[in-house]
Amino acid sequence: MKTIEKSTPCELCMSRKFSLFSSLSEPHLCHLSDHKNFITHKKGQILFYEGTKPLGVFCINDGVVKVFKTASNGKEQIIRLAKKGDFLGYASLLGEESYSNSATIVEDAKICFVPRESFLKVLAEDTEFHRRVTKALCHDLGIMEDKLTDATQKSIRERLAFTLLKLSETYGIEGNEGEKIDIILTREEIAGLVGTATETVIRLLSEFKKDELIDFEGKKILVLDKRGLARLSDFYG
Amino acid sequence: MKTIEKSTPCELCMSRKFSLFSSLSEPHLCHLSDHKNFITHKKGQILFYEGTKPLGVFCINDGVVKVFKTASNGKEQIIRLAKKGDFLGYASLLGEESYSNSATIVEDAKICFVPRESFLKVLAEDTEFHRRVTKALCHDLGIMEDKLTDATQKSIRERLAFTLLKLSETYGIEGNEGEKIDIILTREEIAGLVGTATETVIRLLSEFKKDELIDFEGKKILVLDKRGLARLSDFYG
DNA sequence: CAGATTACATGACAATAGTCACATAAATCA
DNA sequence: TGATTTATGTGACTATTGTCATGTAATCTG
Repeated sequence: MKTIEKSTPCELCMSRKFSLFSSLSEPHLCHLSDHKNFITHKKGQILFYEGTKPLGVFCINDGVVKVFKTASNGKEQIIRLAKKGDFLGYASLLGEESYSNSATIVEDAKICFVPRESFLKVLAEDTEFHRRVTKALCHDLGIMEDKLTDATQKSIRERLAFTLLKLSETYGIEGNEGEKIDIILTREEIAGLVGTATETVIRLLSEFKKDELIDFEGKKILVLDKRGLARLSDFYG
Repeated sequence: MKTIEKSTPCELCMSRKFSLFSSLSEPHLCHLSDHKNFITHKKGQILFYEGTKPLGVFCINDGVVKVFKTASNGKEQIIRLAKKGDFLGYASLLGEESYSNSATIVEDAKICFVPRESFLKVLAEDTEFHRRVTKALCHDLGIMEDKLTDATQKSIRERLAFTLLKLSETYGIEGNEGEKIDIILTREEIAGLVGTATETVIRLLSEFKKDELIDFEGKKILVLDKRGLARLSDFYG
């Protein structure tokens, strides 16, 4: 199923512009280019499993990947959705631990795999790059603190409204009737993102639609009233 | 209220043995020692506020500090309890962001403050140290993923049982009738740790006591039945 | 294309957990 | 020490949310 094609060299990769690799020196870029693997993945495929050892880092050229943990009740808690330009698996690699989560493809993806040695070599030789990686980790940590606080202190309705706003921020494309969240997620996946039961998501989405906050276009969601969702998503506004 | 005393030099600090500073070179240690501030803090004092700029990192020589976020409903979500040998504030410093959380003293503490410049200097000059800091950040990230998953997928009863086990792991001292959690937390703080309402914690602790899983000794909690708590804390065991 | 599987939807119900109100105990402080 | 504040505890009630059962629609697959 996985396809190896000829890949764009990192030097010419457009996705790189917005990634941690954006300011690497020419030689380091070439080194990565020479050692990376470019693989096309189809929806549903697995990138890595929680508990296995990271052998390198993944760099998303295109597509969407969900990073999730499987809870003891069998449900998936989605930690984040990774898109073009995002890196995957570097936290486990640098933490020298097994993967703390699993990753599967949500939208067909083109992904480069940079082997451990190459990544670590560049990290060791390029202090500025190491600094940027550290900075990214710190930022992620802050995001996780926010998520944890929201998870314990906000209602599901608030969290779902907030999730929809975030999704429209990241995947939204402006249309004539509201902003379309241009990514197909099942209700179960939205539930995993919010941290709730699938049925609850279905019910709340219907409610949001009835209240004309959102609408559906095929499998995609249209955000009609951002202000309304924002009001719902927080105690303030 | 804050007291500046003569401090132990880092070279001789016992808490350092278990900290990120454990493997620093002599010159770097001396540099830190020369530039740090040693301050004694009383219970209830504030180390830093969410939203302010970090001017350095804190290194706990002794005592306990709670790191928390204030949710929009006014409740505190405790992110972690930091103890002897732990560092505070480095994620915000290295993330080049304002503090993402606040920190206050839970048990009287002796804390060294290492100014930004000194910390960054050592970080830049000692690659191995940088590597260790990165590793710690990655580890923390994994812990936050676990916490998020627990928060969304487990019941309060499970989370409280788990929290008690974790506390006894970290602060437990063996006694003749079970392990004593040797730290005084109010019910409100336990609620902040678990992410629930104070009343719920009070009720569940009474229940746990009735079921002879725990007992109270003054303001402290005795863990009588770890196995029982472990059974309660997870769907498996 | 038919059968199977997966996704979506809805109702009924139960249970968990939050809120509010109030009482008592403990700690702090003037 | 007495007064005030803070912490703990309990009851009553409600709202939210999860679970289970069931049905339909959509999608996949041989």
